[in-house]
Amino acid sequence: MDQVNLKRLAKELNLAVSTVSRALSDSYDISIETKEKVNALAKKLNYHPNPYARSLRKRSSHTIAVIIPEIANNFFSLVIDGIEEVAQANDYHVLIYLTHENHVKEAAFVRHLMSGRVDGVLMSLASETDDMSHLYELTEQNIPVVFFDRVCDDIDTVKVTTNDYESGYLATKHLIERGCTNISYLAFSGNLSIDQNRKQGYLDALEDHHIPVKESSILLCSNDDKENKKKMRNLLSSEVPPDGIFASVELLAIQCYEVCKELDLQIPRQVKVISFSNLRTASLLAPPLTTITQPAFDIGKQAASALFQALGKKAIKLSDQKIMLTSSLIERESTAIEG
Amino acid sequence: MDQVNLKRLAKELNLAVSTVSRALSDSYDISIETKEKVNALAKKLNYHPNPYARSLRKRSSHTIAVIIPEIANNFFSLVIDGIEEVAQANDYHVLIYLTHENHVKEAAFVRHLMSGRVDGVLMSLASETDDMSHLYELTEQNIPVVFFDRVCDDIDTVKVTTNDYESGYLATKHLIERGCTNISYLAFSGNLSIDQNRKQGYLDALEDHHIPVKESSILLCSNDDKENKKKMRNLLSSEVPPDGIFASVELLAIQCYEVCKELDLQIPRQVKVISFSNLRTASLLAPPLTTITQPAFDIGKQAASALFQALGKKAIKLSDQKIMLTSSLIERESTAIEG
DNA sequence: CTGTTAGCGCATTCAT
DNA sequence: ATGAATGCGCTAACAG
Repeated sequence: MDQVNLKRLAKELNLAVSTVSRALSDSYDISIETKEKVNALAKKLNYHPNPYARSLRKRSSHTIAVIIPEIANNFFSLVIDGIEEVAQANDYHVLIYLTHENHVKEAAFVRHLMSGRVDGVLMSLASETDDMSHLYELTEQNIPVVFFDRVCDDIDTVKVTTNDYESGYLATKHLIERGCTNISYLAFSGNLSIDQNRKQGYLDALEDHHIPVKESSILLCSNDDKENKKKMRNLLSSEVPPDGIFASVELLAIQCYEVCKELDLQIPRQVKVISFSNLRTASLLAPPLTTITQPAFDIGKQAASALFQALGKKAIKLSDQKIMLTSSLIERESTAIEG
Repeated sequence: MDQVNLKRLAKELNLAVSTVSRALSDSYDISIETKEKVNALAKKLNYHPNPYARSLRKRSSHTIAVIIPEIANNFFSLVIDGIEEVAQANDYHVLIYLTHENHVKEAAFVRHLMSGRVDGVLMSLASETDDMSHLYELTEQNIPVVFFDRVCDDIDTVKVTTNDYESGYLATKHLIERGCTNISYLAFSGNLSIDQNRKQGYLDALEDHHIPVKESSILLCSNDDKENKKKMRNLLSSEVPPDGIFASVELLAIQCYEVCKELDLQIPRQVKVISFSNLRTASLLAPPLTTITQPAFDIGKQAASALFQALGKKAIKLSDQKIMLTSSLIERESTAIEG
């Protein structure tokens, strides 16, 4: 049995291929009768236009690529969820490429995509990546790119990220509004820009609410569980223990939670704890914790929307702008049931 | 500036298009010199063959589609991780489609894919889906399909799933080997086939180890947190409390964990608890819990491997077979740091 | 309203 | 060892 294509339809109806083509695309200058005949036969024979022939002819693939470091990760899978939703609404197809934080792979993917396989690219850089030449090459080919989360500042395009400063501010404000007056910040790393921004938000929130910052309020933690817990134990059993704790990453919140249990400190009655988290862990197993979560889904949607806006205008250059989205507070997440 | 294609290369080198084409594909009957010249210019001009032209000509897209219910879910994102790894190794591209459990969307995606956009399909059915006609149509077009997790039994092809029976058996055996002699099973639903299979594994493990099963050992739980905890409280404070608990879903393990805390029962010293889980939750926040996890990554790899095997043989029909993979026990997961 | 013609970029058959 | 010609399936410009 032969493939069913335009030629086949045309032959069976004694029409020209172009007529059939126009009938199927509902062109103005085709009689209603032939349109109906054509559509009927197309349906009957289960005709599907060959997307590659069309792409070749129209020089557009109706496909975008998403390049991310990994996918087994709540943040990135939510981002893809958002991207896919927008893509579906725009009738676009989504190709996925995982770099596993490997710069060589990332560069290979990007260079391959210069072939015209996709109309646009959404990406989050591999942590290894410092050489950006592959990205320049891509934009030179006039393929629009939108960055999210881990962005490349040197390229003029749309970048969508979380507003870490604001998130830190909001988390701290949340504690203040719940009556905390002595709030500690559990920092995970001294110099990561994320941590820096969150901490600055924390500091500014305190200042704006006229709460003095004590040297001892900022606890610099590390990968060493025991060491961290020791510091937390000291902090929480000091003469003036904090009544609020803001953990910059989830793991620290969990360690803190355990120390509180140890010391028989009631969360949130005696100590209120808020933590950044992209996992569902903290809010699920330890409902007394409040979590603040990156707006992953919205980041995906925004990034995709920006890209499609450019694609709609036939690859008008994307303007250089930073879109920063706000994290959301979750006091207690509904408990999803899985596996 | 013009697109760089074969014609362009041919013109610049005073060669025929076909010669350039063959040189680039390293054909036998092209002199080494011209090959070198061609490759050099191709690199210099940053030539990338147009994948759509090639697909059109070769009638193969080097692309597969993955259709899944959702992605914001640890199980499915791990599956994709596995699929993508195998696809990368085979130099294939991966298109993602999310049905959000909607049968209409699923059917639309599948019907679209009959166009020849992909060489093969990997899918997990939407829970809504009971009408399988779109799947029959797909196989009629000789597009190979492999099912995973939520499979369609009526279609003769490869199906990759978790061996729930074996998983239940293993989890129970684990408790028995740790010295438990009075093991309770926390069932989540009376009739889900997953739950049924897991329970049967539990029952058979007990029988094989000559441990009698008591009526009261199986606790049928529901969506009602408080009700569940009440039942657990009864169970754990009865005259002969269980020394081992096997939770069929994570949520029940967490509820049980909390009840144990309440009753001051030490896990795992007094009660050992094992639970199914696809989240990292249980093992992260409650290290005393042992978790048993679906082999999501391997399911993805196996499904993709089976598909590529067929594609390698130019779409030889996939044999009808069920591949069942074993869950893995995790006593304590390394604590990943995120966000 | 419909048919004819001409490519999109590539791989391949058939010449030389 | 290379070139010329053909067509994959489709759309679009140009006739009529």
